[in-house]
Amino acid sequence: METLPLTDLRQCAPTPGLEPLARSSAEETANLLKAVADPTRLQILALISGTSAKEACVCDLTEPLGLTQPTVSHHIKKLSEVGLVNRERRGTWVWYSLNRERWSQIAELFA
Amino acid sequence: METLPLTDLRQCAPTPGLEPLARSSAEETANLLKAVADPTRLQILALISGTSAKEACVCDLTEPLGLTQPTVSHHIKKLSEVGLVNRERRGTWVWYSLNRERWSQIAELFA
DNA sequence: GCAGTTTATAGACAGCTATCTATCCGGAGG
DNA sequence: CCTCCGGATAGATAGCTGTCTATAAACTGC
Repeated sequence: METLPLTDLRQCAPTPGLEPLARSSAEETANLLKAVADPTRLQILALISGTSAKEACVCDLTEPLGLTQPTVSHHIKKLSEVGLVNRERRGTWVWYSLNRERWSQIAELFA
Repeated sequence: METLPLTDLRQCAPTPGLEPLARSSAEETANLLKAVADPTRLQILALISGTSAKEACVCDLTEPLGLTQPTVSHHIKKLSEVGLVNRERRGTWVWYSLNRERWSQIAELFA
């Protein structure tokens, strides 16, 4: 009979062939989360949601964020690429709004 | 009487002094989200949750992830720093488990 | 078509990050 | 004390990213 460590009988034995989350799926989810894992983009989303019409154009955001217009456009593009904001051009301005369906999809990941 | 653009009567007028999400708060939330916004760390969390005991040691993870031990330790540290995994040393091995309270806090962010 | 305004894109650059190798720390067991 | 093993740390490096300036593109109104 072998001696076993007193502190923990459990051996370090990985489940064979355990592949719980495919890499491609993990990367896809990570890409979505990367879009919101940025303080400026969280502020942008809050700014959009904080307006009465629940939409904002880029020029609304530069001053409260303290960033240049190209930088704000860059961040909004990141949000747009993962479908978190909707883009709608009306005349001179481009109005951005939150895609609530995509937003709640994130909540479901952590449910 | 002034002429207004036909396409959209709304002017581009940011809410004065709009400060919906303080920078420090946004950075704190972003730090938490950065920890999970990585494909490898999502896989680690899934691997931990996929075990019968809901815990795993580093040596369990290296093979399914295809990464070296220091790299896995690095990722686990990131998760640990934001309180997403609990660390418990028992004898030779260190067992990591998911902090479900912290996990659900993320869900509430997107509720 | 031209001028003015809003947004997007291109390019540059500094800082961060994921990964590796090499090494150190810490507990177990003789 | 020494050895063995699991895990953490240090240091290096390539790739990514957030920011800027400069410029282009798209639309409005004259």
